[in-house]
Amino acid sequence: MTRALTAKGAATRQRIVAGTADLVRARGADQVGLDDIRAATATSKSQLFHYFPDGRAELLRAVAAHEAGEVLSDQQPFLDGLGPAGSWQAWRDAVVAKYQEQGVHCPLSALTTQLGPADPGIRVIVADLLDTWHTRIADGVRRAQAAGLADPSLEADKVASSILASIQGGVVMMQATGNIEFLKVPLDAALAVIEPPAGA
Amino acid sequence: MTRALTAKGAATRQRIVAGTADLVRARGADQVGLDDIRAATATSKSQLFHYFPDGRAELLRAVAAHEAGEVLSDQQPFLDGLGPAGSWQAWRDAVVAKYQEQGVHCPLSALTTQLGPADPGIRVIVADLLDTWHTRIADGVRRAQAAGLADPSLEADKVASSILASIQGGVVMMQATGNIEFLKVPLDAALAVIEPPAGA
DNA sequence: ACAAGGCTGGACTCCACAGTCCAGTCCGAT
DNA sequence: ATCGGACTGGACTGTGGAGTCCAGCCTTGT
Repeated sequence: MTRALTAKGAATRQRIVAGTADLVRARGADQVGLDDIRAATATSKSQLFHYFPDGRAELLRAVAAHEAGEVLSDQQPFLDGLGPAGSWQAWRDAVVAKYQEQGVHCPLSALTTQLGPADPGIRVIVADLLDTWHTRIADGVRRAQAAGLADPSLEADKVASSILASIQGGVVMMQATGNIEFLKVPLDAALAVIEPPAGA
Repeated sequence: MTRALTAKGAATRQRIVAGTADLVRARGADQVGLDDIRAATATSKSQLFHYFPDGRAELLRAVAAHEAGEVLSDQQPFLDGLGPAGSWQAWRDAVVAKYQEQGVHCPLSALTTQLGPADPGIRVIVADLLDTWHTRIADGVRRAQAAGLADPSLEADKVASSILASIQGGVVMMQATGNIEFLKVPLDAALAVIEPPAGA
């Protein structure tokens, strides 16, 4: 399936994907046409179809995969460090700061809400992302338990689901209302199970 | 702004909104064209524009308002009864059953993910819905506290945010993965704060 | 009964936008 | 140096779908 790609070609392809991702994040997938992409990435129609023979749909799948990677790599350092005292709070702060800064331009919601429903290929990407993310969090919970910092009777997978859902839900509510408290409060509540807030 | 509407006209308008809502739920907003709506509601283009002079956008706003009403009225009996022992579990079961049955055809996600982002007018509707829903839950928490069934030191508003986010996030994750556990588990965890599971 | 005006049908216009095509240019291997 | 194939530009086509128009029907009030 992979065709011969020179370094130059790979760079162009990458530029298209990244540029399209920016547009999708900013406006939503259905507000982004091939002409917008052309303009934003300094390319021509023929280039778009050269790199993505199946057209717009294939390009959007590539964008989805790209964004899914971004979501994870953004948090990679925090996720790997999850476990020790304070690590959960640090991650929480990073997540909140990230969403506070991006506001409505969120790769995650672009994936789940704009791209996902339409294309089954993209749903798979989203499902994989959630699964990986979930696994990383659950691993962190187990590390905390092994270190004696968290109640060993907790079921790590369930705790991870709960934390992850609080993020997803918090983001949805934040997007709709513009109030970041709807992210902070549920996330804090979900995390309290494993690492009670410092002030308690 | 309201024009004269005879009983017949009101019925037609209502038929259009309800029929469009069905289509949007089934396929997603961007997969529903005016011709689909015509076919599904046995109407003509001119009727569509007669009742919704601003066209598709205005119709979709009406659909959003309609669906928001449905979400609340579906749960009305449970929300009003929130407080007493067992009432939370009953509500939880109803919510889970509802989503299990609808699967991916969910008015709520249609609102938040399909319609919401594009149109600011719809975002307001969604924000109102979330706000009302949040208030109802918080009231239930306070009733439980007043009855001595829940820890009086809990902040009702925060607990309500946490519960609501677990539903939103659970639904998002369920949609993406097809696994309803991602709704059940976080919702149970959020509710455990106020009414510990029967088996505990 | 007979206006007045809400209600309905459906053909028509208009355009945004995905996708095609071909004539070129650049690069890398022999 | 030259040949093949990757790469690029941009004009062109075709179509789906939103919105327009107007002629005719039905209801309601007087």
